[in-house]
Amino acid sequence: MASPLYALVDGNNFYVSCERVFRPGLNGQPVVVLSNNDGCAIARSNEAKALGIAMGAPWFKIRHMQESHGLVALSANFPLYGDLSDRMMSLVAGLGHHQEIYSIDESFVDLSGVRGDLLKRSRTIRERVLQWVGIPCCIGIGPTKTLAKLANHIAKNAERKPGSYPAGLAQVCNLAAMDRATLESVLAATAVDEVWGVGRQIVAQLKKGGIHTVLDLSRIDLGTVRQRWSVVLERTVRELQGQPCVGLEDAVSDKQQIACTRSFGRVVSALGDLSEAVSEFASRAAEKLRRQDGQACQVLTFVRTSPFRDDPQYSRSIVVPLRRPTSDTTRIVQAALAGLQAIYKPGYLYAKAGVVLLELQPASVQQTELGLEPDEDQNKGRLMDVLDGLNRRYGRGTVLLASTGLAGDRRPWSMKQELRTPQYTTRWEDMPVVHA
DNA sequence: TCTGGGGTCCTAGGACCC
DNA sequence: TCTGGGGTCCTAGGACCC
Repeated sequence: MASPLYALVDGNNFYVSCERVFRPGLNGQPVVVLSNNDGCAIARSNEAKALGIAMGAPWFKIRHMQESHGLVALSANFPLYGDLSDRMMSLVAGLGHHQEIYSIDESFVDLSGVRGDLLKRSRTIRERVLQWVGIPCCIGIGPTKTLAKLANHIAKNAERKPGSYPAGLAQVCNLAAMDRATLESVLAATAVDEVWGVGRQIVAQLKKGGIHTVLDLSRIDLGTVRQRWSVVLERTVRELQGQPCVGLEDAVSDKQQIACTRSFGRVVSALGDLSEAVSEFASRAAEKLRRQDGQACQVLTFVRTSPFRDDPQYSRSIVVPLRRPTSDTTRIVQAALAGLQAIYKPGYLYAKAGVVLLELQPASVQQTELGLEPDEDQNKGRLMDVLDGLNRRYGRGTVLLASTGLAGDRRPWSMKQELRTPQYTTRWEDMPVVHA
């Protein structure tokens, strides 16, 4: 059997690159894409990164750079990004046998047993994505997914920050094809922060223990890792050593949880306002649930104040079990509101709330296994189908169920992402011209 | 004034039982 | 008037990811 080999293909600064496909004038400029409420930066161009703008930087702290540095900020347009993602993914799939779409801009591809010059093959795919979709991407290759991720990081940085790595590793980097000495020098040149699965907390602990580079981490004693940290970090270390612990998941699995949560544009205090928000979040979550043909057994509701304010803090969640599994909006909203009533405390300034559906199962389970009588739920089911159809066709919020509905501008939360008309509609004719 | 949203997995600790 | 020990289940919360 061929030894395992993985590629990770990742669009560079993905949301910014998507915007640039339709506005080439943004090339070379510092650009950020902002989150839902235009609250913070969720994507940055290389030029914006060079200005020192961090991931998640609050907009009110960086907006002054519009004047001083020509920073361009755009509201996120997720339908556009999803569309370009689909196109990119279908081209990238041609790299190997199986593909796992890991996020909107990243996919793993199984390269085990793929013959020929992998570097050349990867460069061809990369060029194709750039020419046909307009998105620049980088490709990392390694014997485990963790090493492929790391290779991708190296490919990106070798391109973006010349001198950080040998120039030959830019855009496409294959760690599996390196001799031992070169591999070790590259791992020694990479901070442990860059490893997939190693976040801020663990980095701080590792550094205290004298572990600074990826090479250090790859040489740490496995028993110690398990004892001082966890099986999760142990798995990561093994993967760094070249021992695959995480396989490719090619089937798209159903979600185990479905959430709808929002930060409010302004703080709210009244139970009525929170009830409005929670009702809408619950409806949205129920819609998503029906889209995957699922039913929930539990509904979690949470509210919290803003950790960034000096006010008294309050944060609580509650899980309300449903009498039986359902995807019915009415029942789910009722449960969410019951939860809210139980955890609501007057006198706090709430900044965020959300609804999460838990213990999901396929809708088919209930009918077949529990042998329930056909009842009101089945008629409700048809009503829900009609509701979803209308909202899909005429826009979200066209029909709300038993909602008293605040006027749009009175809402403390923003559903802008769903409500707005897309700025662009993408068609193949709009795509950049392919030069043969 | 203004700090995202949607996920996964793991662990610690409490309740309960024998 | 003593305060065991192990298993299991559940929940809250931590840590991580993009």
